[in-house]
Amino acid sequence: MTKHYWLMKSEPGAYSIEDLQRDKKTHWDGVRNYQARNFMRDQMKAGDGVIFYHSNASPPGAAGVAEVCSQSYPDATAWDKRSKYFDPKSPKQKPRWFLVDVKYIEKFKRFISLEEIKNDPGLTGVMVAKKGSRLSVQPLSKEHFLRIRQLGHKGYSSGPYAY
DNA sequence: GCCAACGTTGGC
DNA sequence: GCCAACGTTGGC
Repeated sequence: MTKHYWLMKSEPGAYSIEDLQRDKKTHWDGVRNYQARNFMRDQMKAGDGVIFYHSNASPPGAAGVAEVCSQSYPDATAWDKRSKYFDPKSPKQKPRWFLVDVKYIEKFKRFISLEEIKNDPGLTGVMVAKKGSRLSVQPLSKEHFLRIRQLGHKGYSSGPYAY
């Protein structure tokens, strides 16, 4: 199976790259959007690369790299009445929501803001830069994944030291 | 806090 | 199956 690449959004106030660094690994629960669910349920495989994106932050942008480390399986928070992700329409016999586990790989030396993503010639067409792009789990091309990662490590995305 | 862009729900 | 109303996301 080919390795796939993804961008996954999280509000740093709720769960940040630092939280993942501390925890080493987390359940990516609470996704309640069908398109995002389908990506996780049908296409994600252990070993897939993930750009960890901070949404609703100032500024928003790419904070680091993570990796999918499980197959998809039902999201148990949908069965928990006390959870804010509780969904009565997702019975245990026929779960509606799925998730994967994600593990920490690295925090970028340099935070790559959305503005920088939008302005980088190597990242034209990337979904997160498109207006109204609300999807919290997005597919990413290998080239875009590598480019964001490169920016996060290098420090120069323009000017005489750009590459 | 505003609001545009989406996604979902439910009446018909 | 249409679509208006409503809820949510997320940049600004």
